Amino acid sequence: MNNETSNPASQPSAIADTSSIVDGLAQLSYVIQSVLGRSGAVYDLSPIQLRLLGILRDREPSMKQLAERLELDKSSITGLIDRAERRHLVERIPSPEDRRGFHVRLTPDGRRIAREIGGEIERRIGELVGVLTEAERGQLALLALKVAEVRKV
Amino acid sequence: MNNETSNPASQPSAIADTSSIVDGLAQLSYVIQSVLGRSGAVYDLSPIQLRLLGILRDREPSMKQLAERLELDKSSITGLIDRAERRHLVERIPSPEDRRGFHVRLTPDGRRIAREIGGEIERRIGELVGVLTEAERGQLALLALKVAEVRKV
DNA sequence: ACTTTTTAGTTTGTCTCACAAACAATATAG
DNA sequence: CTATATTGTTTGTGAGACAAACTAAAAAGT
Repeated sequence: MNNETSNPASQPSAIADTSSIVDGLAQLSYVIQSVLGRSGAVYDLSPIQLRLLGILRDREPSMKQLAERLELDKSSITGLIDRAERRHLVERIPSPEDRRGFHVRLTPDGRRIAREIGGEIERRIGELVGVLTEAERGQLALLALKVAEVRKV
Repeated sequence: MNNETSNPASQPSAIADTSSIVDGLAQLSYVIQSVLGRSGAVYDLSPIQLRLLGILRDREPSMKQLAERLELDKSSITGLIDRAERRHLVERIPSPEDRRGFHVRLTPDGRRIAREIGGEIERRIGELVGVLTEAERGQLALLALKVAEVRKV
């Protein structure tokens, strides 16, 4: 959620005040998404297209694997890849071990754009975390990855 | 972006390795958005509708102010509020000081749902940050808010 | 006062994105 | 070798976003 008063009774909860971290993380995620969105917009990429490129940088997943990773319906992946393919960002590769399936791969164009956007994002995020000290940045990176890793299990 | 190799030249950059924090924050933000998304889905709310409710918890902004805060075109706000109003989550209040304008307010229904979802989110985020120690959670909350605050200036 | 210009919001038209259900083709189990 | 499951597409529907044209009201100029 978005504000301070998430704890209705506002009793200083015995264990810990969870509402503070909830707000902090929610706010932070909106800010990050906004930065990513603006970075993608420079190359006329929607948030989901941007995320797709990010995933494909070091993988050639099947349509199904993409659906799982993106938590989207398989039919949504069809459309997503159709549009990306139309823009020559990715291509479908017939799967050698399953004649029903495809793997999705960045085209050279897609890889170039992914690299360029990567730089764009790095600059903008760098600017954003400029308010932190070097030590704080390290800490934040560590904690962020630690939390994000949970999902991968 | 999404992986390790964001620094093209990969020289151990003199100042600091920004790619680690970029990846960490990006990954974290996707995870948080996913949690928020699933929480909203319980009440059949899209991410943007959820965010709208969060904002309206302690504000009654004009359409224009909503557009600014959500970084959306004003015409997008018209549709967003139309749909939310159709579901009796919010209502348009004629602005007393400007006969062209409206303020947007949660209905009692909307407020109740916002409260319930708040609890839902709190549980899920709590679960997510369960991997951290109490001290780490405090630190993360602090750093997250510190970074998020930048945008408000 | 009364035009001109801005501003707040809506309408219309067009795309992207997401889902669900029905389908085709292939793979796997019985 | 038939029955069932899986991979991906198609079709149809709705939310969500934008841009351009529009309406009504407010603010600025003169």
